[in-house]
Amino acid sequence: MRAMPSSAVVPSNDPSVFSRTGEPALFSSGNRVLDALAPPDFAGIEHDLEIVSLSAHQFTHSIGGTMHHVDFPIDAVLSVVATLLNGDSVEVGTVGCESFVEADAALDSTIASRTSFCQVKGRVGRMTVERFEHRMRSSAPFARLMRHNVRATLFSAQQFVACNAKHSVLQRCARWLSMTADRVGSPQFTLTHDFLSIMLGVRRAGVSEAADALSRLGAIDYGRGVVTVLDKDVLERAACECYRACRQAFATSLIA
Amino acid sequence: MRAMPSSAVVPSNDPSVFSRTGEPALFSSGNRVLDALAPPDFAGIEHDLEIVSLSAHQFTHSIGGTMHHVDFPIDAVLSVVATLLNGDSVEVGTVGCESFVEADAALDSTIASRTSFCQVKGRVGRMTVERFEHRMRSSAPFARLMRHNVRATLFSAQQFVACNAKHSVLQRCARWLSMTADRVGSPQFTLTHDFLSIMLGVRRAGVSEAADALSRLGAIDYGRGVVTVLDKDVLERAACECYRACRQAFATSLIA
DNA sequence: CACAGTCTGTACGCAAACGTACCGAAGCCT
DNA sequence: AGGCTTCGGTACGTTTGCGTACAGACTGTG
Repeated sequence: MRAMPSSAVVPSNDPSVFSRTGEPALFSSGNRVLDALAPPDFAGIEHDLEIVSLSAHQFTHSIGGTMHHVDFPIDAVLSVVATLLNGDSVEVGTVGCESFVEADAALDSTIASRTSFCQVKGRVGRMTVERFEHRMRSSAPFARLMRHNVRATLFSAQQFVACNAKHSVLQRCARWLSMTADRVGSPQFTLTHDFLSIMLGVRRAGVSEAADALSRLGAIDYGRGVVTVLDKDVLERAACECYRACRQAFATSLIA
Repeated sequence: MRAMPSSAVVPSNDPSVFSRTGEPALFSSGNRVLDALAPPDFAGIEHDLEIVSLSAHQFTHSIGGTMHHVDFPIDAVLSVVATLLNGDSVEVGTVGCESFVEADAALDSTIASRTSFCQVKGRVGRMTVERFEHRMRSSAPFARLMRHNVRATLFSAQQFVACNAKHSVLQRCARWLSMTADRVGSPQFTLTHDFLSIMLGVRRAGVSEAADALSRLGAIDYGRGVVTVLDKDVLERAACECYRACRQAFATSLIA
């Protein structure tokens, strides 16, 4: 059984646990989906967003719970997980500035169908479900963009199905680190082997071995919960094709 | 490399390859999603549907191709697959009467993001994309139902991510057979070990071993491409939790 | 009826990953 | 500074599943 450490399991739907900076978004939100909106459709969106700083392992949505807000990551990375009956949690989606959480909100639902939490600390633009739904109804371009994004989310989940069936632990580690480096917009971020192993559904020792191999290749440096990407090209080459496939899917979702 | 046999790889977007019975749907379509529509929303849908009989391994949608139609399975089972660079095809979604293909159509897209084909021969109700889109625009209950169904599709894909990471070949075989038995509405259907192995992303021999184990349990009988479910309870108990989780997700998508 | 093709049962050695454990190093708290 | 906790490196035997192969059984076709 590979459950998340108890620190992460503290349910924190209580909004008061989130520290808030309160600063409004200005010219751009920092989230690529929202920033892909044409100016007329983007108008006023800064008033609908609250910038929230999440620390690692804070929950944002809880399976079966009512969604109160939709989070558009800026430099935070969120994990969407499926929890199995034996307590194992496996990541089924990773969400950064290229997407939002939860997709359900764009599918006419206000119940979260999965649990999500902050994997790499950072900021999100938070919108209430009411405001989100209002925009979905009142702005066809907004709704279209969100649904195209859900399409990429579905595509990614499907890609991970194949990935977990066919690709090695090393490849999947490299994929995860490549994706995350893109999302945080920095070559360095916080993540323990233990957490990555839970997300990938593998042994902690397996991640340590993969991390060691990637270090030897010069792709990364790993020290006590902090990853530094030294050579992104090498890292991407060590990753399976799923990295590029998902990146591509989200990229086209923004323009189509 | 575990590619699909060449017989399945024959692209058959040419509509003439499908045999058509031409009979209109009457009181119920046979597809549970459409049949979940309230009478006023269902009205006239039989004129939008053409009943098409698909034989095994006929393609219905091709990745990157324009979707001309949306298929609502009646007793056919379709597989949605991801094809990896090395040619391996892995099933990322199975679609029967509880859903439809392609989900993209309900996400403001007319490009198929995955390839789909008929896995177990049978009938589908086929609607042109134009009619589908017209109904999406003109009927809020229709659109809502379709999007709730996409939500279940996403949930299933996510479940399979975890499933492929954590569950054994035996469990996954039992899950697949349980799901398929539900969808075809008959305890007997056509499926070779070889195809199931490709769908699950495992060895053909692995499926043979699992099938043998399930036979010994009295759950199924397997002979030359024909599975017979002898004891559904035993089969479901041999399956992982993902079977019930996905069934539940689609069931609630019809009523919520 | 014979033959070719398909499907399944089974076997073998091998590689990947598992579960588990232990230790030392690094950070944190008092 | 000392002690506790967290984190990562490493090791061991074990299990699962892989890749491959081959033979027997069945089926459809000529």
